Amino acid sequence: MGLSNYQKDEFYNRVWKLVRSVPPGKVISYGQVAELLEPPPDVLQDTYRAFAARWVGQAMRGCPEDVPWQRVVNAQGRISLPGDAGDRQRRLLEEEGVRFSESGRIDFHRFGWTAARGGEPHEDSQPGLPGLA
DNA sequence: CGCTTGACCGGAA
DNA sequence: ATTCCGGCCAAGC
Repeated sequence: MGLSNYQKDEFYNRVWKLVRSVPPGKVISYGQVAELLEPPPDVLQDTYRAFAARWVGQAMRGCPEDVPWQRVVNAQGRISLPGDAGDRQRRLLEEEGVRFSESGRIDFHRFGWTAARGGEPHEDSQPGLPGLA
């Protein structure tokens, strides 16, 4: 079996909560979000490893207004959202100071968000927002 | 119900 | 570098 409806809602809520913690000018990948979350009970490790990133994508598809959805990109630093929506995502990120390479990729070393592990944000010495403030 | 598609990812051609 | 595939999920039709 997959996720019960309850577990699915719970998982989506946690995804949104985590994405809300990503500051402007930073990005995180679907897979990173999945790694930072605890696998729901009743989900096999293998299943989680194989599909959790996709579940994050599902969650983002229907996320509430206050979730900065544009800050979630794929593991290659590219925008996954197709078409006009993808163009919009890139524009929003550029407005936040995120830069794209000539081939349309984001450098995680510069713009990747290293989020909280185990509960609380331990933002070591996060180098602020390069292009802003 | 069954079938198709997908805001994923890592590994294999 | 690029395309293809398995994973056996979730949502939409």
